[in-house]
Amino acid sequence: MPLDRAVVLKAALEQLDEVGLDEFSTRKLAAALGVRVGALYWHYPSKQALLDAIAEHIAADAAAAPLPDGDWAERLAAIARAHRDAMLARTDGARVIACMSAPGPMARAFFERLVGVLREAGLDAEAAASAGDVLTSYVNGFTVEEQARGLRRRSTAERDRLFAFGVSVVIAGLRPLVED
Amino acid sequence: MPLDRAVVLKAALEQLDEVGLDEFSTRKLAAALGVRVGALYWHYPSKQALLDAIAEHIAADAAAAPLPDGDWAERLAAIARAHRDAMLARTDGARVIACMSAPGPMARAFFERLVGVLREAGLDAEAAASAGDVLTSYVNGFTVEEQARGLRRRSTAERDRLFAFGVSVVIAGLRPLVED
DNA sequence: CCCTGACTTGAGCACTGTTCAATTGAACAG
DNA sequence: CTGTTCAATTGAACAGTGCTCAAGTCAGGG
Repeated sequence: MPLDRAVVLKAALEQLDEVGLDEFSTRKLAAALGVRVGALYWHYPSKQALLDAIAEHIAADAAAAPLPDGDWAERLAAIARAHRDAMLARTDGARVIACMSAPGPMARAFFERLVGVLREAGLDAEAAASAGDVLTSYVNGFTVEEQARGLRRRSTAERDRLFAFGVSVVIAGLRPLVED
Repeated sequence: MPLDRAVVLKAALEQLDEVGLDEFSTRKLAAALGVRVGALYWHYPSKQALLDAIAEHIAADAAAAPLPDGDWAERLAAIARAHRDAMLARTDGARVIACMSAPGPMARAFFERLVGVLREAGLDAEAAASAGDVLTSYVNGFTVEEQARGLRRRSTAERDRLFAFGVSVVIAGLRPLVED
């Protein structure tokens, strides 16, 4: 039974969860698959391509979370939560997202959904893109920090509260644009 | 003339600027200093310690920028700009900050100054710390993205405008907390 | 039966961070 | 001038890393 991109990706996700980004290596991944390194390079051209595929997988998780009913602010908050949760679900997930070489289709779909909510709220295309960028930048910055260093300093509940606070601040800052 | 921590750090900053974080290696750094690798490990216990020292240097730059006169919002915006500028001033500076193992004295001093502005604006200690975290998370998230991928997508002027917009959104979101 | 082409191996290249016994060289004590 | 001390450096090695590619394997179609 030969390898294919999907089983390599699945094993890569498992290896990332187990050892973290710093210890993630193509050789360990090959060993976990019972195969030599060279075989991986038939399916993915580089380690970075593999990490990009992982980033896409995380983006897909973030984009797959259901959009709740409610006004634009509630929807935005739900998207921000899904974004953070998807990154926190994998070891060093936020850093993988931050270090990906280019956003793939899933990452763009995620962002499009976010922009869609803002456009429905009444923003024009440019304003919605800018506003979406503010929220995603905040979520990425918060979660990279949280995952890299925040594991010990505070409890999960405290981090959740701090994140919810930050999201509410960004949304409050966007409110005047929506209610023009 | 033997090495010391300061000259190693200076050479490390130059090497980072030249080759970027991915190509930054202790051996190249040693070669640039006309020395063997082992000598570096007398002054710094690890490559990560060296990168942490670089992060501290960047934090010091950010903390050294003058605080303008003006209300709390203007001061916060100035701090955010100084934060971004200090990271943009070195190749991959934002990623170095994002990947540092723990904030050092300069990073804490920078954050303390930010918190100080918020406290003077009337927030209590906890609210000021939370608000400061929102702003720094946004700046980090924005700048990591900008430096990793945004160099070609938009002009510098457009990125500056987008950043200024994001800062104004975060500050607008904090305004209700200040004017309680 | 042989050929084609997707897939895998094995070996190897040019690196990486890190360690450490042995060596240098300058400052200081007698 | 010795002798000692000790911070600083070297040289060599260890145990990895990402990546490449000629050679081999093997299932399916002509």
